[in-house]
Amino acid sequence: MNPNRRFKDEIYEQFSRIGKAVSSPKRLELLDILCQGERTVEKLAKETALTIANTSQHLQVLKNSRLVEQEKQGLYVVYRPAPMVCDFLFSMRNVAENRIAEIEQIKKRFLEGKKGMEPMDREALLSRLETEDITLLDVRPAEEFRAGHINGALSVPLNELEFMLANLPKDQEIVAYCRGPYCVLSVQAVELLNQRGFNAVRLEEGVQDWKRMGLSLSTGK
Amino acid sequence: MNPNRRFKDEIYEQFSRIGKAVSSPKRLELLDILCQGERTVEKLAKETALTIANTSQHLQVLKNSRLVEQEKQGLYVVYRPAPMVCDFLFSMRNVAENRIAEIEQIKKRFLEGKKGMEPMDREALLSRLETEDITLLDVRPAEEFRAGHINGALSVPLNELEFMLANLPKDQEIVAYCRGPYCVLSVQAVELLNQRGFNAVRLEEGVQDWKRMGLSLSTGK
DNA sequence: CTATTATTCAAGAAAATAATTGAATAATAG
DNA sequence: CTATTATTCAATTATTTTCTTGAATAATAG
Repeated sequence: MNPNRRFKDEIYEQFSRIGKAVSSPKRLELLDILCQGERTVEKLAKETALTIANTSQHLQVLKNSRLVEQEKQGLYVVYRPAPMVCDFLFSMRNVAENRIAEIEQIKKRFLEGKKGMEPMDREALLSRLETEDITLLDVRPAEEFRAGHINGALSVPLNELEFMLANLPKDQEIVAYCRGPYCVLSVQAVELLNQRGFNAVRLEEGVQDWKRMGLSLSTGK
Repeated sequence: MNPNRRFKDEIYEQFSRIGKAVSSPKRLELLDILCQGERTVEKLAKETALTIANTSQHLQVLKNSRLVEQEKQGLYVVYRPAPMVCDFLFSMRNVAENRIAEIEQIKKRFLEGKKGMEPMDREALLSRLETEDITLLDVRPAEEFRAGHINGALSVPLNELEFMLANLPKDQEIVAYCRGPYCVLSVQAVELLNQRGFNAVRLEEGVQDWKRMGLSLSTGK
């Protein structure tokens, strides 16, 4: 074969390794979760509803295309996104959201009939947060809250929410957020709160989106 | 199935349409070419060394994942990258180049033993261009030159280069560029020039890279 | 050393994808 | 209307990918 052709074939073959890695819905979900913070195989399997073996295999694929890194920690193997990967994923999500109309439809259909799901105005939210006019809940697992959360947010993991209701105000609007538009924790939280007579709305943006918009996060307790 | 799980599955299924589109080396090459400017199926087939039917099928895949747009012009169908797609591709190439060591190896092996292939210092190039110390050749097809080229470059398409040699200086360094690091036009040009006793080097960056670095381009003749 | 737990490996079945081929369409020129 | 040309379609084959299952490995606790 022509060496020029051969060169191009070899080069694009390599580029396609990245494409193949992100051509599976499951692997995209795994990467998305990893961009929220490192995880063990077990946790990833649980969050994605895959079998452990299948999760492990997908992670091998991601590792072979250099999109994730792994580290053995005792009995566990912890996976992490490789540098640049979350930015790349963001760019991909951007294209998808702008070009693929079905995404908006699916979102709309899922949120249909649920109260408090309208997109919020960020400016309004920020100013109301400052005047303490609203209560902002971070409903992700406590560990993720510790790793970084929106300034002024309260950590109330979804599975503890039920037991924290007594401490929440009935006369003030409650805003719940989680990992982003495709995370359902805040959706469930808002549903529960509204059922119990609170006035709750969802902030669609997640911590990473918040960060990406140049807004500051806090860490720790 | 749990509606939350169903929602995620549906969403990531949609995201993966983008990934599937860029999981084939041939489609990546097609997209790369399209980011240089719109093309007919025929031209794309020729540039990628694919059959027309195969090219057409790949283009259908890209169209279905909304990464390209098409327009019928008489007997021809012209394809164009959709908005944002070239930026996404750039981000993907970035990840690949940084994470996949094989790419650098393949490049090195291909350029091995060829004269004038060392990366150039951009600053030095710019200042030498201003003092007219070097001759800058754009060896892409004339049409692409017209659509946009580096300020001060001369249009000498590779297949015309042989007949233009008499007009080129023997006492001055000649710098040739084309579409970028994976385009071989400038490589061939530099080889030919050096064989014929000129002092030629290759500028690895292509027009799009140049543009992306914030440097200005000219259009027209 | 043995049992337990997290992860990976290996093999097989089902599904999806890529390239090839020849035929079908659509636009235009004569 | 007929011939030509660019493109797409449809069917087939070969290849890859995904998921499942059960077994193998590796680290640790007792």
